[in-house]
Amino acid sequence: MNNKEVNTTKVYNTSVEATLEVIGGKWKPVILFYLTFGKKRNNELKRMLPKITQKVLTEQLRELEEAGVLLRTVYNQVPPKVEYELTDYGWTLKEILHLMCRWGDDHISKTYGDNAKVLDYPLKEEKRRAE
Amino acid sequence: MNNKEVNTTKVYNTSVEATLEVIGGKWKPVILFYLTFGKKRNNELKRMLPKITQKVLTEQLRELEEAGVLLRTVYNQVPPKVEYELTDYGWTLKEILHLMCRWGDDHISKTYGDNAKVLDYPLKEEKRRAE
DNA sequence: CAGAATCCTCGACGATACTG
DNA sequence: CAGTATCGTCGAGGATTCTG
Repeated sequence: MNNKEVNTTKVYNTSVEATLEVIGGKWKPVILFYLTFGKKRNNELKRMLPKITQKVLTEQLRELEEAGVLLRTVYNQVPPKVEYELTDYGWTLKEILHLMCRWGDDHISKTYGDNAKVLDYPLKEEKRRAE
Repeated sequence: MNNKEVNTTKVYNTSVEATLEVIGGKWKPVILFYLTFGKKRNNELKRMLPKITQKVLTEQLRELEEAGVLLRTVYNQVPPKVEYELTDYGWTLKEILHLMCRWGDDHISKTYGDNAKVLDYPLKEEKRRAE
């Protein structure tokens, strides 16, 4: 952290806002949720998030790394291999993320019945074990 | 068969996305969090969220009402009085919201130490009781 | 495979003024 | 007090192309 920031006191209305600074946005909760099932490579995440672009995915991952919740490991080989996983700190978000998953499940049943589908690629087995 | 009548099945990558459809955005989690401490009037919420505009506040409240998590009660009197409170369904979000609050608290301590301030207007007493 | 570099869109969010 | 009604912005997110 640089000196400019050190002297500026951050002000939040509520600490919920601080959480949103880390996991807010369209993709971050989903990315983090997937990572609670283990390390993922860049392409795996892209397959799990068919509509995200490479640029945005990279941005989100970098910001999560910056926030200290995600670890990026580069294997020096050809073709390149990069793995993303939660840091210990990132794992402290697991409860929130899985509650969001559960609530979403219930919400889909309640709201859409069978007119909605959850791909959960490729987590079906892992989710079953997690519950 | 008419295409419009064909089931346009909603598709989610993960049910986390369904949750974000309801509580996603800059203000909604905060608004809902405040409401877990009881009914609030429009002006109360505005005081708690000094930077939100009336227009945006109204929009967010309407969307939350639409989603079924919030109840809006209009008292037919002059001056007008409108109260917002969680529905039973909205209360099922409490656990998520309070976890987000807790995580944010910890995150602020860890990241900013004493260089950050949480106003928590006017929840200090209520929060203490909630913990 | 995992990105970097550019350029661009669009809708969430905001500022301001007015009202029953 | 609790809103509407307009109009404006700006940046998160997206499309596309190129690269080690």
